[in-house]
Amino acid sequence: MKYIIILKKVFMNKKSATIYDISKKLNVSVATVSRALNDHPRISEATKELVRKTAKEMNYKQNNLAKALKSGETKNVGIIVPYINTNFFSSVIRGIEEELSPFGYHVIICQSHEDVTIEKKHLNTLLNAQVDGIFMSVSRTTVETEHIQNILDTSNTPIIFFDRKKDIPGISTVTIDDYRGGYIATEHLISEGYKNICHFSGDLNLEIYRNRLNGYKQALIDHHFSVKEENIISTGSSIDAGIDAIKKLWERKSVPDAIFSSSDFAALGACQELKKRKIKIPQEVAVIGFSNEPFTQFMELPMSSVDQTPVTMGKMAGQVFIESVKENSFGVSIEKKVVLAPQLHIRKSSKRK
Amino acid sequence: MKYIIILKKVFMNKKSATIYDISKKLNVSVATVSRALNDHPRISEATKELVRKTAKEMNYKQNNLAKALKSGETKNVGIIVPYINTNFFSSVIRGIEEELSPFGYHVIICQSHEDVTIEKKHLNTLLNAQVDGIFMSVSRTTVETEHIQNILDTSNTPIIFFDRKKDIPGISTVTIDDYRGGYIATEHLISEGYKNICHFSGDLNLEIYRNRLNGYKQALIDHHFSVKEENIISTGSSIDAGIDAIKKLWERKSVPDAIFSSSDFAALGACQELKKRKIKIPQEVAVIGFSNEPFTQFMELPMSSVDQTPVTMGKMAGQVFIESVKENSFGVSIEKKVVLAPQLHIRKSSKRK
DNA sequence: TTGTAGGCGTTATCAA
DNA sequence: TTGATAACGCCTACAA
Repeated sequence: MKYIIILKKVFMNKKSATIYDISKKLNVSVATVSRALNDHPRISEATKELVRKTAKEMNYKQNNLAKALKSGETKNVGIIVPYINTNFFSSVIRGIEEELSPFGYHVIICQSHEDVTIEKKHLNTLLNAQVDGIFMSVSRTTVETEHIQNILDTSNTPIIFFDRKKDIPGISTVTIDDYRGGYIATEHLISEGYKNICHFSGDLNLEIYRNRLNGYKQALIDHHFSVKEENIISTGSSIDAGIDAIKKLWERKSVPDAIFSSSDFAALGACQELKKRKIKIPQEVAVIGFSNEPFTQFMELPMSSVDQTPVTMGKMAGQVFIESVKENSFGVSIEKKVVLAPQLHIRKSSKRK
Repeated sequence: MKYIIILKKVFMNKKSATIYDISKKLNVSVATVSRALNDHPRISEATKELVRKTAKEMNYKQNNLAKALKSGETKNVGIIVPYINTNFFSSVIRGIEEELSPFGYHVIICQSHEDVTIEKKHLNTLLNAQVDGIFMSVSRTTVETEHIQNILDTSNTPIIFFDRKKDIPGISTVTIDDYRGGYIATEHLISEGYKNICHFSGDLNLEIYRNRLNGYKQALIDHHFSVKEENIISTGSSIDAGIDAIKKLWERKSVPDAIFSSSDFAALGACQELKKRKIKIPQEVAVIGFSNEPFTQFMELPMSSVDQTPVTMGKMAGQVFIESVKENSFGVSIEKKVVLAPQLHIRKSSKRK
């Protein structure tokens, strides 16, 4: 790392003009200036013009802090995610930002690092910062939820869960239908003629993985296949987990002809190990993952996957917030559960026909 | 998409307690309450204890808006990037957040969508929101820079460029040494014994790509290779650009035995096309990319690449900001240029030995 | 159409 | 050790 100091200079303190400064210069009251700048109907066009011109000349910038203090609205919302630099979370944030920006909102980002203590701290500082709403995906270590319940009881700040939710009455959620994701992925494999479909389940302590598994099971049942417990492999969500799973599976007498993995990474590992064993995808074995990570489409053999539509999730969460602001102004609170449809992306790894 | 309304209820307006409420309840002045909560030395321990206890009971939350209005510090900084959901930018943001969070700062994210008009608007609203500093990577369409120069002239809000900078006196920058990136990538290929190294240059209108090209050239010269203009291919940064480049190259009599691409995506395209032509990587042709996109390590044949250390970039930018806040308090402004060293990640695609 | 004045919640100065 | 009050910059009844 190089580090070069180029220039050091003393500067004058430039403090920006206020409506007070403008009013003095123009010999009108601050109220007039305020109203002129806000395009109040009962101000003469001439005055407005003059005020606006002078404001520009004096480089006036409205202090939103003062406005917020008065109005009680900061036009800021907070977002708490485990980490921001994953495709999923950064895409959700993008969706929220794009939905809310037209309404004049700014988004404040906090990372919980999967630590409930940090999550609590952020929740508090966001509240202190008077944000108008909080979006969050709970951390992995968030078990008890009184700290969230507590906010609900003591403030009007709406909270919206996305993806990783907790069941708390009064909190709206935006999630995807993981059950359906598992169902359509499995059904797709069936329709391609695969007969012995195996599932990499991920951590079954988590609701989302249980739902995907259930979708898988139901699809099998609906198409008159039997659900074999030995075909449900509890794996992690890593490449190595996928590799290991294949190794174990291929020790058996009868091997599967298709794999539906709850994780793209495990699916990738499976592809790698199958390739190593010269087992042809998709002719001999089909593979389909979950999440539609960017890398899936860049693989040499592009991999099918179930997309969680994160940008849409963010946009929906934004909409739910906007609605709740309106409802709040009527003194009403409506709890909503938005469930998004997962999108199946069919690529070469699962197309035999 | 399913959309289910679960519960609708009327709620009471819960307004949070202020130091006023506490002072009334305790029959002391607001000043005392304020001082007690701020652990002022000349307040009796008894009073402090009492105030703190009552504050907790009344669920008092400090209103940072009022505090900011008084102090002139919001403890918020703004970040403007083209899009948040790319590996590079989201990682830089992560770095900034993690560096600044311990100092009590929150980060506000804005997306310019590569549009200078939107960029200007965000710059303005951030200033209105009284942020204590602004981090930005300029949009592709940002040519003129008076709007930025203007902020410098009329406010004390420090601006820090990262990665995509503009040369504006008074603005600190944090970038990576693209020249060196090009140099070490090329040198690595030379050290692996490749003799005819070709470069995919990217858009040479952009400074970063020119620098990478120059590094490539100098490495060749320093190792007594000749720089052949026909080996410098001006490509885009897409997969297709890489595919096209290979097609064109392989129409020639003498083909290269190594490719240093300024873009991971073009490098990926090259890999795909080479594979199609049954040309072996890295035995016949080596490939190395730039950016170290996550997918490079997940490829069937993991691809070498030059890492831009985005998280470190964010952390450095955060440090520069913290320093500038200190300096500002002394009435001084120091312009800094931080240049980070790129990291070479050597993988199978370029290891012949 | 414009002006006066109070208040949003805090902190800081000056007194007591 | 504590209290009264002004100030931060803006908006908005209420008056004029």
